Amino acid sequence: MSMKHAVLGLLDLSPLTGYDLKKSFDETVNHFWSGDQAQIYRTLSALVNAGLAEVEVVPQEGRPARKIHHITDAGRAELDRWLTAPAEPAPERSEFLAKLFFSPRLPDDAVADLLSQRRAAATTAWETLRALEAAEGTGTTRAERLRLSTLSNGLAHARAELDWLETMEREFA
Amino acid sequence: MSMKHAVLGLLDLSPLTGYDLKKSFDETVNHFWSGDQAQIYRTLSALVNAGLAEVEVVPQEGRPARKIHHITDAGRAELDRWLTAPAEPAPERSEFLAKLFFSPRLPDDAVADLLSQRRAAATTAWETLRALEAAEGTGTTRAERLRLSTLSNGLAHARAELDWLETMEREFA
DNA sequence: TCGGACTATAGGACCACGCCTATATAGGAC
DNA sequence: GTCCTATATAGGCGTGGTCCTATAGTCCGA
Repeated sequence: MSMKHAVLGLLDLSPLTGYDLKKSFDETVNHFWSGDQAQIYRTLSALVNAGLAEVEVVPQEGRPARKIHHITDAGRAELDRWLTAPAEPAPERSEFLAKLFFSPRLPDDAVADLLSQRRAAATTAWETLRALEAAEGTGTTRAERLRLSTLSNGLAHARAELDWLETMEREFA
Repeated sequence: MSMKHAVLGLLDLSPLTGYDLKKSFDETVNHFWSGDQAQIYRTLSALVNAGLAEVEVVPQEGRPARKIHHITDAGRAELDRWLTAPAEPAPERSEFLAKLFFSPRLPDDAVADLLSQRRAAATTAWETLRALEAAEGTGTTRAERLRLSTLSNGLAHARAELDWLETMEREFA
């Protein structure tokens, strides 16, 4: 699991509460990582437990205190260890390809449906990434350009999927 | 979860034991689905429990009896239901993109390492799929061609990844 | 002859993760 | 006036999935 590391990475950019983190996940890194709110809070307390983060409690009126989490030196060390560690092999899993593999037992028009559904999903994904890219601009610093490249990666794959779908629809539709 | 459905799909192609299924997962559908041995056996007994599969016990000498699992009519119905159901949204998760996003805190050569590691992995993936495709041939029936298209999908994405990496290495290496 | 791979099953423990719920207040929409 | 959203936390429950272990015989190569 690298949920822990995703949180550490975000805490390294700036100190955050669990609530802030959930927003960061949804708004900033949603195109390649996501996290349930409950799991984010659990990960945070695990990080504090392990000495990788520290809590600063800021009381508020009328609502629970903000628990601002700061990354520690140990946390930064662990983050760097992860960043430079060789990628652990992640098994591929695609529900769509599984359906496609077993689709021969379906009538032809059902296969066509499967493909057109996939096309709709891929198109939406492409447009979402496009909009994000347009909102972010080109990026001036090296850091910004590296972060933006996660978007261009997603776009490249969405493009590849759409192209592949076109040849598929020509052959099977 | 569609582990259940992946197993049903394979059982629909031919009756199998848990052991056979594990081999099918590793050899046939590994490029888009994988399964732990323990989980396969648990899934099988769940399917039998739910009436979606039936067991035929074939005793053997010197080793445990083969428990050959046959898909039932109810199983085929469930398989069809899944195949035609709209795709449930699967959140994207990429450890590599996460690392890339947080890589700005690393020295430049470490970022280059990250990219070249990824290049190696993508190249291997591409070659593996290529070899599989070469071993399978072009496919004569519609069913064969549909199954083979899961390979061409993988190849398209591997190609896209390699192309993207090339522009990345030109910009950041 | 000894160790390892193959055939075949299955239980136990643990973990990551997702859904649902609870609590408490403020402010805006309808 | 009521309902929804935002702010902020956290526990509980269930499940899908991985790893490790146990059993037990055969067959093959070093």
